[in-house]
Amino acid sequence: MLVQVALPVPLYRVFDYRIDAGNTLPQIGCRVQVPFGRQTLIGIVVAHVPLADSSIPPEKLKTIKQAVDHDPIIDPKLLSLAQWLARYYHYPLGDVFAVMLPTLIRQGKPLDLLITHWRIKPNVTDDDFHPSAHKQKQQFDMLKLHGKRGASEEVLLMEGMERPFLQRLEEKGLIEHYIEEKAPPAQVSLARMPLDLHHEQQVAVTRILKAHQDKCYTGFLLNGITGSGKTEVYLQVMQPILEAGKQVLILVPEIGLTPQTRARFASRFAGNMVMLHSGMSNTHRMQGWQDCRTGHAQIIIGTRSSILYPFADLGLIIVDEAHDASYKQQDTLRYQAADVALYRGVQHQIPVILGTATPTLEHLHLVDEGKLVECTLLTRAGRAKPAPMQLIDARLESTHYQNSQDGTRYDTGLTDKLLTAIRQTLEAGEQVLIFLNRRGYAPILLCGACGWQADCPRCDAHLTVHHTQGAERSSYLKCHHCDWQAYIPAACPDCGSQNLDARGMGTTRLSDNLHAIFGNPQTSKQTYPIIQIDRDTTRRKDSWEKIYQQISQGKPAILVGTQMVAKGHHFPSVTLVCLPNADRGFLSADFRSPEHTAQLMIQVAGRAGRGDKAGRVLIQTLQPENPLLLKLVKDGYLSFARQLLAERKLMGLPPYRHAALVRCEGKALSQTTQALRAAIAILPAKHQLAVLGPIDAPMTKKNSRYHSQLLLLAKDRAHLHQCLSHWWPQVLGLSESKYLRLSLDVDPAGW
DNA sequence: AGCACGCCGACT
DNA sequence: GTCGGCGTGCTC
Repeated sequence: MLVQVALPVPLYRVFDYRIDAGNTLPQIGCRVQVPFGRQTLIGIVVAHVPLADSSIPPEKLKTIKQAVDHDPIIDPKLLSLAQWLARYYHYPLGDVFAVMLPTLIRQGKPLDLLITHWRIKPNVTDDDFHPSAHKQKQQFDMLKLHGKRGASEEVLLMEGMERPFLQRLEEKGLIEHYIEEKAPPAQVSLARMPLDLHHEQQVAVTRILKAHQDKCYTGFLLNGITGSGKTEVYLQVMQPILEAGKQVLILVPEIGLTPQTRARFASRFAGNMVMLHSGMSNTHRMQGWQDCRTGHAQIIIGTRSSILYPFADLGLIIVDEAHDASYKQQDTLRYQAADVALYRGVQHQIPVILGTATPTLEHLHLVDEGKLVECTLLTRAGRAKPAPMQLIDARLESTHYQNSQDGTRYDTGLTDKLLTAIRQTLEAGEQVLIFLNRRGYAPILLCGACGWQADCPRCDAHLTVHHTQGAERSSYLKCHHCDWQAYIPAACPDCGSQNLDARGMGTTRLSDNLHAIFGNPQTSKQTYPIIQIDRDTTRRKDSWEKIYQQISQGKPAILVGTQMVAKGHHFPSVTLVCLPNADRGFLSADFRSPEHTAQLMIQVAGRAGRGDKAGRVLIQTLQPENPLLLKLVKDGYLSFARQLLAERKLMGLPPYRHAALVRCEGKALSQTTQALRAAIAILPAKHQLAVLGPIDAPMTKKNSRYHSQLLLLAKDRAHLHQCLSHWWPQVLGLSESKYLRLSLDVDPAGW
């Protein structure tokens, strides 16, 4: 028998190895250390093959160096998940494992590293050392710091202890190791009584639990407006599943909201909860991975990559905010975590809940096809009603001008109508949220004399005007797509004019303007804090915590935020939400832009009013007759989305066609385009695909690299995959591909 | 990807 | 005469 091994190399095949006579055959799912060319790699055994069936001539076969695991670390379901990912996203199997597994597992660290503990033997003292044994004594002292119970080997190695010394000290009878088995987890119990459900919630819970009781897969689209109590549905579905001893996985969009999410689940259930996110150390990640695999973790809250973890006994997957773009991985193995969740649901025969107030068109289409069951929550919990949306025509309403200190007048970008509403809300003791999806001071620096604009030398993008934080308000220019920064020139580099003008509105500028109006004791009887919420003000550790605490006090204030404010945070004192120009997105070229803009607008609007307080939403626009905008405001998101779906069908776009996007990155546009032409040339004769391109990618030049792309659209998914599986490895092998970076994105998020 | 082999220019 | 540039080819 030979073993077939998946290795972390970008090659679309697995490798056969012999086993030394006398050694047992490593089981499927075990890690093995193998010679590969001149290097030694760690791979995963994915199959056993009789020597006679191997396609490799026997003299080329090498022998495994050693088996890393006695028992498989990849169970059959996880293996078939990896194989499915490799096929579906056309990614080498070994590289799939490289994405799936924590670094320490990939490096071949033994699994018992975490549970092997070392401690000092009783009655051993400092006197047991020879004065000359400095190093041994030093290592001994490090262990002594951990007291009687000692510490895990992993922790000790991280602290700088060395394994040979541990072993030597053990041989001398000074220290000993022991295995600390984790106690099997107790059954999860309720820490607090469930809330009463309204009718729609009750229907959803009953339907989802039916799938659990029938032990079968069903995908649910839990389509619930903000404040309709989706979380309570999650909690009440989870309860019997957890009580049955099963694990529940909750996917959340981003790290920012995990502490809040954790608090909500922890206050309901007493059980082992594990958080999985990118900010974790390698050791913690491996610990979490193990806890999921052994079943020690009962409630798992994690970001995208958690969907690739092993689970001992999974009973339910919840994808919260299922529309969120962060579920799509963008750099390597471009998987969509919500799609993978559905696949795993089928694998484990368990229910999967996709929860959102703004379902993607893909998910609505799956409902139409009968592949997802829709549960709708249209009533808000408590007494609150959905906040009405109202348009303000910024062409009719002159925007408010403000006199600055030097006497010049400037445009605040806000209509008097909007300002009046803001003032009323503040005076009523409530908070205002203004959504502006542009950080920095201004998106453009323009020469008033000749029209020159400050552009990034490395990207096809304008530089954004920024102010440094703090008292010294010096300005500088910054590219939001690479890390380019520059000083603001004293004069226009083209014509020498000193009439350089910051154009457009960013969150810093809007905050400044609002501060002049509402935060200045000379212009306002009462002043209010202006709180800016974006990546720039929340970057530093704890800064978001501080900001959030200030907001939570509930005192009247104006919050100015980018799309950060759309993601799951609750601002219970906000009753007015303003979108001074959120509708710009309806003009963009990307065919998905209207969908995303609408999702963002609805998500932000959902921050208005909670509990007893009514909310309202004001949308200031320069295009009040825009049919998409009107549709959204008048008929709501679902009706809007249905209309977009109809348009997609007419135009033959996803989800009615299946898309794959080839991206090519290189030093020159001529090369990237040429490589894609060569790729088209080797498409199979009867490919039956719509081939669009090669075209220059949006933002062709980024970070001094050029991007072209090629779009393939297919009516039939199986056909697309069959075509890609032959063609794509060949494309990578083309001589044109040598100096370029090519990537394939199945189900791309946009193009 | 990594790693080595391989054949052409500037150095002790 | 050698060190080293990265082009080419292979990995069970």
